[in-house]
Amino acid sequence: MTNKDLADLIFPNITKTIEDYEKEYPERNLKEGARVTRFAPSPTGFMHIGNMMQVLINFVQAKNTNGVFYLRNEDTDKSREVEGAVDMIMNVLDFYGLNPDEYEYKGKIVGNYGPYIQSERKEIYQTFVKHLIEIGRAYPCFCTKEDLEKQREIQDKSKVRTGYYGRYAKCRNIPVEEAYNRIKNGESYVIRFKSLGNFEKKFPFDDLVKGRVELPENDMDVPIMKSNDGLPTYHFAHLVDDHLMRTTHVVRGEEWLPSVPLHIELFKAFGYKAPKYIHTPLIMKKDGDTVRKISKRKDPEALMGYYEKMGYPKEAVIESVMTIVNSNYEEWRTAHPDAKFYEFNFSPKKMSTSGAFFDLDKLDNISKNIISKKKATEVYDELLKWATKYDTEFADIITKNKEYTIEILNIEREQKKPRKDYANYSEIKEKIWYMFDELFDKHEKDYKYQSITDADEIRNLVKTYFEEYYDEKDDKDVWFNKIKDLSQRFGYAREVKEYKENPDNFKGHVGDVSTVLRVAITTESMTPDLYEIMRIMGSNRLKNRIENI
RNA sequence: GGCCUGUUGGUGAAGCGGUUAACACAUAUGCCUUUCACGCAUACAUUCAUGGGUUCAAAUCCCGUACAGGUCACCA
Repeated sequence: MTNKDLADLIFPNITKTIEDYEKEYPERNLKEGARVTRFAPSPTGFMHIGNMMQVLINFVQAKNTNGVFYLRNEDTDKSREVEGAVDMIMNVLDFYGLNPDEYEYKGKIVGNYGPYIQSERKEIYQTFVKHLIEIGRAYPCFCTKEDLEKQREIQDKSKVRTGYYGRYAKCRNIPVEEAYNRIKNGESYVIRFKSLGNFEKKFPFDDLVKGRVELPENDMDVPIMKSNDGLPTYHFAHLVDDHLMRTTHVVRGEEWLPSVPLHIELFKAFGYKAPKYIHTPLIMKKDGDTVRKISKRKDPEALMGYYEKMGYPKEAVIESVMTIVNSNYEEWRTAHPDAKFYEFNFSPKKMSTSGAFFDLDKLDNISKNIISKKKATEVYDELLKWATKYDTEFADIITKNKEYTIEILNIEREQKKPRKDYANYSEIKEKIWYMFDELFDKHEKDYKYQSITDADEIRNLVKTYFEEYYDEKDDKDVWFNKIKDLSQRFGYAREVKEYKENPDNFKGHVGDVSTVLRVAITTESMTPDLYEIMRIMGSNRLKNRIENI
């Protein structure tokens, strides 16, 4: 009885060999230096900001080098799978324009290295497992969960390292014959990798971010194939897929760093070259005084859906994450304001080695700049798109008043230094609500008068202004001169300077008077240019606004 | 507990043996200005978690300590 007999018993239907797959998925025909990267999420929940960072790193590297960026669905743990998770991932990638070159979705396979869904690759994995059994590097293990737990307790008590290794790897030395018979008798088993490593020895390797890292060699006989469904564990799928799909650079979270020795040992067992590893720091969150890993449950901003709901433009989110990805990104961006983000030359060396906080203030700033540079029509389109999904009432209003809305959005926009007051689409409504009758009429009014608060004075100023001065056709200079005239007539200084020189001679200055008009019209004390607001509103709307002053 | 990784201002960080410890965001103040925003200017770490060592010289190299995070599953 040989290992081969055992392998045939376990996998009677596997007839292909690893060489067959080697031929089926040949070395990619790419030019020197091209990187093959992948985003390989498990469909167990929402996409979060850390995933986004990894996608960006993968995407940028592939674009930089004319390589390939593919998507692989790591669904080997069927029990943790979440309904709709894949759709969500696809939607996010699509929303941000980070579409993979190769993927599999809704039955459609794009690319020659698929299937790209792990559960559809069972035969491939099993071929590789079978090979390992044949060469004596893998074996069936009949230990039950209880056996393992008991052993762990014993190890704990005697203060030795826990785990399935060395003399604790009980099933490692079961004679082939015995294993054969136990399987025939229907005993349940997993397949374990037979490690040749020595924990006492150092295992140095290079991570592209951390540099040289020295860990102990792996000596654990980890499970590579599960008993219940014959699917591989992560470690084994990583080996098979990233080899066969010819991945050159693996980007993954720092939590994988300790398993690199195992992974490299796995690659060596087949004589394959391991990919380069880029272990990214975890994104952290400050919570009161403590720092912790960002949590999908507690931190809404951890989930990508948050940014969409808030209406941040996609470019803003990408820019923000890129500043975390590489410390020299901002500098590069200043030098190349119009370049596409993926033209940036990513360098793992320039990646922070410690966990970063995602800074929402910075996002706002970046976003304000980006929105301020857009054309009013583009802002309108994106605003409408956002509102259609998240604020249908507002969507209706701006649809009915399309030209009017665009005019509003265009206030102080087409100038060398445009206004920057919108950080996202969700806050536009609360900044321009007073422009729309539909919103103004039912809005609770809180007139925020500043220095002039006397009701009679206010009534007088407003009434006089609209009865004797206001003319829709005035240009800005005439318009402002009239406000100055009005100020003077009521005992306010025409110029602020004039007032500051002799405050006692005046009741106030022209700024106070225009504030009265501003508040009377909008209720707000802080608005964009008042002349523009009045011009766009037109006399009818203005009359409506000041009716009940 | 073992092993690993990290720690520079409120935040993201540059610096990797000799710098006034960059830059960006945030904050504050001033200027500009009919308000706000924009813009401009100024301020903001006597010090790089901490203790020791090496050196003429350390944020930068070495050792210890503290703190934080990761990992030690038939989960990825």
